Amino acid sequence: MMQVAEIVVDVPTMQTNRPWTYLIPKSLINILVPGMRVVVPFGNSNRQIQGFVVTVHESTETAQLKPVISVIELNPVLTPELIQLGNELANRNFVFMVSMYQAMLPNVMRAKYSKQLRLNQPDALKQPEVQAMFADRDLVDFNAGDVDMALLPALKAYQQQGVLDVVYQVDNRAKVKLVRMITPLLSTNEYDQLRHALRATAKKQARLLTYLMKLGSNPQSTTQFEKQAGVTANDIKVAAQKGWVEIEEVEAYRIPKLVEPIKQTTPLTLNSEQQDAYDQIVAAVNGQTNHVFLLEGVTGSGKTEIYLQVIAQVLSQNRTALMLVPEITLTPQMVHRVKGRFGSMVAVMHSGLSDGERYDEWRRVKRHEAQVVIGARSAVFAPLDNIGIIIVDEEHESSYKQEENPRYHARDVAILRAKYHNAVVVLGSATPSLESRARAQRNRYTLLRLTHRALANPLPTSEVVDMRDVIKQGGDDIFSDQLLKKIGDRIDRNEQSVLMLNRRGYANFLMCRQCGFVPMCPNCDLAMTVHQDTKRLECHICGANQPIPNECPMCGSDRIRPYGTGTQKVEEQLQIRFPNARIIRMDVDTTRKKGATDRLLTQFGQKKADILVGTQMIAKGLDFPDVTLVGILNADTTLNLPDFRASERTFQLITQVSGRAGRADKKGEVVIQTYNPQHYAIALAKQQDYERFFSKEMQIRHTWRYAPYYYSVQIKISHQFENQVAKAAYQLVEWLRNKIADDTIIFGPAPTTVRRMKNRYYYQILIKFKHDTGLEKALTELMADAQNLSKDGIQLAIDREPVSLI
DNA sequence: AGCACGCCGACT
DNA sequence: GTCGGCGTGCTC
Repeated sequence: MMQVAEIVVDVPTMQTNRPWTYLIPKSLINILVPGMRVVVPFGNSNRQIQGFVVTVHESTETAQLKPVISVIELNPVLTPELIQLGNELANRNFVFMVSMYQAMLPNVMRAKYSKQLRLNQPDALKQPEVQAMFADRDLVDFNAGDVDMALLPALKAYQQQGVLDVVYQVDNRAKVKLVRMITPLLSTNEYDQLRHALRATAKKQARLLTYLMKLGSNPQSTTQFEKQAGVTANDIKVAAQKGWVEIEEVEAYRIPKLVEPIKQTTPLTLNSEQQDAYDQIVAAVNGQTNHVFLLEGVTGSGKTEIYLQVIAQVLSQNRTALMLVPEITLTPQMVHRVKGRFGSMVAVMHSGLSDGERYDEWRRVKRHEAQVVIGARSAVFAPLDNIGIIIVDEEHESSYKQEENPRYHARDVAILRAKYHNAVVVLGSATPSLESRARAQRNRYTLLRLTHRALANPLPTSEVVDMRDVIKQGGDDIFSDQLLKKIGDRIDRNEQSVLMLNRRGYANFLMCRQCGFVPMCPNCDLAMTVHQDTKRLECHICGANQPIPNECPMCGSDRIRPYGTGTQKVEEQLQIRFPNARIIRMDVDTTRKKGATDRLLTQFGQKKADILVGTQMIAKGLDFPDVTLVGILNADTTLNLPDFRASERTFQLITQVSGRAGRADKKGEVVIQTYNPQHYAIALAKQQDYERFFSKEMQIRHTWRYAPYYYSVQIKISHQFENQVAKAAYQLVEWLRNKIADDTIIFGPAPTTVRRMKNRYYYQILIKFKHDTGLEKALTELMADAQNLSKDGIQLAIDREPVSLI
């Protein structure tokens, strides 16, 4: 009998996507436990790679097992829960286990590998070129790039003779920050005596002793000590040598800085609707019953306050809380709100943190020093134990789905984790996803509705302006008279306006007015987008860019200029009409720099501007009391996208932006400009009637057999040549047809909306199904085949429940 | 992925 | 005859 470990190795391929059995050497018995990162030999050259221990057990296996080389850290990084969750998600989403584990951990835990050549017998080295390589050292980094390929045979021969060794290295980038702390060892009296005994010339030592007397027995970091005592590192070293103080290295956290200090907040009184929702959630929390609530509440109905009070309740039971918000709403204001209630119990996890900060926040959670985690998508994997509540705010947001491998949906993961912990999930939204709302309809989730705003101020009144009439009457295609008049009123009354330009699927491109030429990306079938800040044309798919030409490359005319409406143009036109208005523009160009978004919003909040013009990014989370007008300049560009969720997205967007108007005692107004005023998504968004939108949209989904009535899987397939993809895609569909259930529907293959991206042609296949084990099996098989296909240059991606079909 | 093995074409 | 090109297959 011997101790063995099942280990998932860091080789993301289908053939290696399973645990491998390793021998646990004597020295690691009782040390090695599941969830640990280890270094193991792998392959016939025994290169060293990172692995994750998934189980430890006894075995009588006679096969020759290789031993684990070492453990990377003494504490496991994955809990049994996360190991199991990783496997489940890997299976479900057609990704590799190891990719899933890595996605659960801070970036720094992704191993970096290096390879070196070690010289054992310098005397045996005869070839001059190889001698030169080793010149005066016996360890050389071996990167294919900087070692002369011609030397390869010689190096190999030396290796076989034992003159050289190939050394593989797994670099652990998870580094703990250390701070040198200085601890006084003597009493104030003793320091005083020492100081009197000093020679008159020992000025620095005297200063050091005086400061030590002041410090008492408190330890202090050496950097702070040096600064405050006015001494150097060497003075401290001398003091330590004399036994006056002790210096030791202590772990420190890199804590993300906040711009403003946290103000402590206290719970607000809940209104009866809030109280009712709170009571139901807390009853489930107290009963430790795994249950999902859908909290449907209009903007301003006080969902966040309910979240905070439920979290407080969970914490009082010594359990922990996880709160997910979309990256875009994870603003300093939001962090302040949560930290203001729970202080240092909170860990924040979002993309703005440095690798070191993120690692440290992760460790604080892991060590139970933080009991509340607030974060964006990937925070759903926070290493919390004993979770009592998981909140998914703005649950309809598509950014909860990770659209690259490893694909996962944070909302689904939240529900899985809650099941494990017997915890409660609260999905919150003013405009729930059809999927979630439908589950509430069938009582899988409990629907909780908040129909009033918490501060009893009325919802804004909305007006839909038919832009077709405006154009017919010779009006402007950006601003209707109705909107302009209302903006003017606001300026007169010293109130603020927010104008949103819906730019999704609608970019600003260049067109020659003479010949109609539009500059296209050389690598993608897509018009290039104009960026005025950099004065360049840029492709939004591959990033290719070039200067804006002064004349048309086709016909030489100088009448080549931007087409369509950009935020810049809106700003210009607005300034012409209201010369004295102060305007802030927020779009990708003005918010590119780090912190720019916060700065602009703060300015607007301090009423340093009358009008805020922006794209989708202004739709969420803004809360300014003096905004009494919201204008949506082109409500319907999202409506025309070839995606079954186009109506849902449009409805959500309009509803959200409308919610920005009139939050305090002032009543708000919303102007929705559109070419489709009769469209139900627009008409119902005007009325803020989510429930009617839901039933109407459900009928349409039913008719067309889309989610939530059907599950879906999208297969995207690409190749450098169009005829090759097409052929492979048709073959794939033929192959699939024999394996699927009768009521499963295959759409396509069809070229994607943008046929060519990054010089590759794309086809997509959409599969709609109810319940189909044959399909599931076929897709897993397909994942294995993908590797063979890639030899022919074909790339393939399987996406369960795609959030975008474009 | 990354490495070794092995089977064919261009050379001393 | 051999060297080395890359296709094929395996990794506890």
